[in-house]
Amino acid sequence: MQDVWWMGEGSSGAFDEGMGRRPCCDKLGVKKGPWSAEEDNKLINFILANGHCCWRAVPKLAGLLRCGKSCRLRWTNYLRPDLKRGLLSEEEERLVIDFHARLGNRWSKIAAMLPGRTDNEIKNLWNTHIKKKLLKMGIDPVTHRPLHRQASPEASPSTVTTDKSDDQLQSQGNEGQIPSSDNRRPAEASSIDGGTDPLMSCLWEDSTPVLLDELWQLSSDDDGNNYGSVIAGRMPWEEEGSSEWLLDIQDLENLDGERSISAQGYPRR
DNA sequence: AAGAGCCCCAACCGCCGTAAT
DNA sequence: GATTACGGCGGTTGGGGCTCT
Repeated sequence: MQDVWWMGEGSSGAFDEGMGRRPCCDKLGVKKGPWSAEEDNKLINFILANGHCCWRAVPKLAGLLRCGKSCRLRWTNYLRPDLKRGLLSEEEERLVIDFHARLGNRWSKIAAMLPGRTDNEIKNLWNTHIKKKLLKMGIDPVTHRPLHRQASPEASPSTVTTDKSDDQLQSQGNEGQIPSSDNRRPAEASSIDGGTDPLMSCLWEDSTPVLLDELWQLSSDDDGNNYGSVIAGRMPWEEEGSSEWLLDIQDLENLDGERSISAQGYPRR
C-alpha cells in the first residue's frame, strides 16, 4: 500500500512522532452531536469514491469536522447502503431472541447473523421492545427462562426472583448465562463455550452466517413457531429431538466436535 | 390545549485486543 | 518489551417525538 490516500497530505507514512501512533483526533474543533444531511453526503460520497482504509483520515479527507470514530459509527450504523431500515421482521426478532439466549449481549455477533442489521440497532431493539415483550410473557430476558422457574434448584440462588423490575434485571447481569465480563472477550469466551461447541465456535468466528432459515426450520414446531419454545423457557436444543437440530447444524457447517450445551440448555462455562 | 412522563434511537463514552513503532 | 494509536465492542445517555392525563 504505497502512497495511499489515507496517509493524508504531509504524512510521511512512518509517523512523525516516532514511537507509537498519532492520536485519533485532537478533540479540538471536532464536532459532536447529530449529523447534518450535508455531513452525511460528504461522508457517503467520500467512502463510495475512496472506500475507507483508515478511519482517522476519513474526516479530514472528506472535509468533516468529526473524529474518525464518529464517522465510522455513522457509516456502519446509519449510512451503509446495505443496511435494512425499519422494524425487524418477526423472524428476525425470533433470531435475535435465540441468539441472545446463546450469546448474551454480544450484539455484534448477533448482528452478524442478521444481514443488514447493526449491533446498535439490535441492542436498541432488545432494550426497548424484546426485553419488555419477554417480561410480559413471564420470561426472564437475561436467562431466557420463565421467571417462576428461577426458584428451582437448578437456578442459581442469586437468580431466585419472582417479580423483578427492569432495573433489577439489569443490575443482576447475565446470571445463569454467560457472565457479562465475558461479553467483551469473544476469544476468551470461545475457549469457554465456543471452543468445544461447533455452533458456538462458528458464531464466535466471523464465518458466513449460519443458514438461518434452516436453523429455524429445524427447530420449529408444526406451526414453524420456534419462538414458542423460546418464550416458553426452552431453547430449541431443549426440545424433544433437539439433538437432531443441532446435529443438522453441525452437518451444515461441516463441523464436528463435542457439544457443549449444558443440561440447562446453555453453553458450559 | 398543555404539561408531564414515557419511549425510542442515534450518538457518545470508555474499555479492550491488536497492530504499529 | 514498552508505548501508543486504531478499530471494534457493549453500555449509557440525551433529546425529540409520542402518549397520557
